[in-house]
Order: sequence, then C-alpha cells, then structure tokens
Amino acid sequence: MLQTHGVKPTYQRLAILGVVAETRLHPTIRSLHAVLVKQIPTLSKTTLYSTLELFAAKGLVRSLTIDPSEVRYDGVPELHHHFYCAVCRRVLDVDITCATGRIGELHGHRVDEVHGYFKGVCRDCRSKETRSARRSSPPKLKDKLRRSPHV
Amino acid sequence: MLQTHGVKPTYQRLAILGVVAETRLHPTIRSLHAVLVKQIPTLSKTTLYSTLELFAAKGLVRSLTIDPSEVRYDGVPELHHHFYCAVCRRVLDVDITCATGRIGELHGHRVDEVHGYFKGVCRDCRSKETRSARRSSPPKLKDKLRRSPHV
DNA sequence: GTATATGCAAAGAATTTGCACTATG
DNA sequence: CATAGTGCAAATTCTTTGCATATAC
Repeated sequence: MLQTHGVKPTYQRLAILGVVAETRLHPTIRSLHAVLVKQIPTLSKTTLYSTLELFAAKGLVRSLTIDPSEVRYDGVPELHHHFYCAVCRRVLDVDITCATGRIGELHGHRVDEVHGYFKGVCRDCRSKETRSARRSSPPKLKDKLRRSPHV
Repeated sequence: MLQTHGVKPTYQRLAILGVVAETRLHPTIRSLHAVLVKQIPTLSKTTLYSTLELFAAKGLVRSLTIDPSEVRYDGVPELHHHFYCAVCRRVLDVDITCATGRIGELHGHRVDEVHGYFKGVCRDCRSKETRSARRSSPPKLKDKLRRSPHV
C-alpha cells in the first residue's frame, strides 16, 4: 500500500496508516498520538504531523478542516462528505454524491479536492437535549469538550 | 441591519459589519484588523473575535474554515460555496447551488450550515505557473504567503 | 447607575521549525 | 556509508480568557 504510492514503509508509517485507514472516527493528531503511543512509546507528534502531511500529498489520506479547532484525517479512499456535530464534536460520514463530480475544473480553476461539510447537531445529541440544557448559558470554550473522542 | 438581528449597534460593530458585508475577499481577523485600525486606532483583536462570533451566532456572517490556518468570514447573505487557491490563498465565491437544500435534516441530524469547499489552483495562478516554478522545491510554511491579501 | 462593550496583557493550544540522533538500504 | 526518517525542545501563530476601563441606555 505504501510502496505503491512512493512512500517508504517504516514501522511508524505502517502503524499510523493502519489506524487512519481502519477507523471512521476521523482522528486528529492528538487522538492518533494518544492511541499509537501505547504501541510505539517514543512516537512524537512531529512524526505524526510530517507523516500525515506526506500521506495527504500522496493521496493516501484526506485532511478535513471541518472541526474549527483541529485538523481531522480521513483514510477512506472513496470520496464522500462529512457532518460535524457542534455538541459532541464527532465527524460523521455523509453519503451523498452531490458535487463530487466537480473535481477537475470549475470556473476555470483547477479543482483537486471537494469537501462537503454539513454542520449542526447529530441525531444522538438531539435526542439527549433537554429543556434544562437548552436553558443553560453557552459553555466557555475550555468547558466544552475540546478533546475529541478517542481515535 | 444590526438592530433587526438583536445586536446593539456600536461604532465598532457598524464599522466591522460594513467591511465584512461589502467585500467579497473573505477577510480574516488579521486582515480586518489591519484595515480597520486605520479608522479605529484602538480597535483590538479581542473585539474582532467577540464581535464576529456574535455576528455568526446571529446569522449576520458565516465563518469559513476553508483556509486551514485562519478562519475566514463571509458577509454575503445568499448561501453559496467557495474555492480556495492553494497558491495565492484567496477564497473565491462559487455559484453552484448543489447541496444547499440540505439545510434542515440529513440522516436524522439537524443541519444548520452547509459548506461546499473546492480546493486547487485558481485560474490566475494556473496561467502564471512556469516550468521553473514547478521545478522548485516546495516552500517552507514561513516562506509561503502566510498573510492573505488585504481585507 | 447598571449592564454591556471594549481593550490590554497574559494564557492556552495547534502547528512548525532546527537540529541531533537513528534507522534503512 | 549515505540518505531519509524520527523525535525532542523551542518557536510561531491563532485563539481564548481575566480583568480593568469605557460606553450606552
């Protein structure tokens, strides 16, 4: 997989690609580090940053800027779009194909990537919303869950 | 305009909304500050951050995360999508209406915002690309134009 | 006069860089 | 061995916060 894309398969890179490709949780650098350190105790975030940038350049992963505070990574090769829940901060896959054919050209610009970002409140969080929750004042950022769920 | 959205019209807010609403350059906090300080020398970035967060909450502007390094703001009320040029880092409007009707509901999730982000190289930068430019090594981030164009 | 808005300075957090060390072929 | 990958620590930059001052109704 790595060789076919011109990337030297090191121990770290294989482990990183494994996690990104098998999960659909759209991990962040931080969550990847938290998970992978168990397996590779010396793994640094520097390596994660450079490796994921390399993977993105080689088309092995896509980087998502749907979460305003952290970059998310997607290792599923099929082009698809995403939903971001402002409450639980999960990123979910959306399977509509609309606009995905626009890769190539648009208004004379060369289009390399198309990202469809839908933002709102996911089904799970909607059902948990209570009147008391709606009534409370908006949380400060540091009280919000800045940390996304594992991986 | 401000009163109708439940926002007290202060001097700063009027000036900020004026710039964001009249330009189509999708300004950042930094570029807004650079422009507005000429008119309001004491204007702080703190005020810009809190004001634009307020405007976004009231639906007066939309915040775009298409530029991975800075939040962009869009004051044009009509729903539209965006193109990001990886070379000159401009954000351009795109007039396709695809997926804009998805606001409301999707897979049971409540959708408040839809963002269509197209990324690539804009028409102007394509025509400027020379063989020597293509041959040069990728620039370091600090050598890239981190600063977006004015406003 | 009380509530809200503004602004400064400091803190917080994600990302990038410099450089030394290590592993790969 | 030479090249390329890794990792630590420091630096950079965007964003948020705490609190003091100023403004508005």
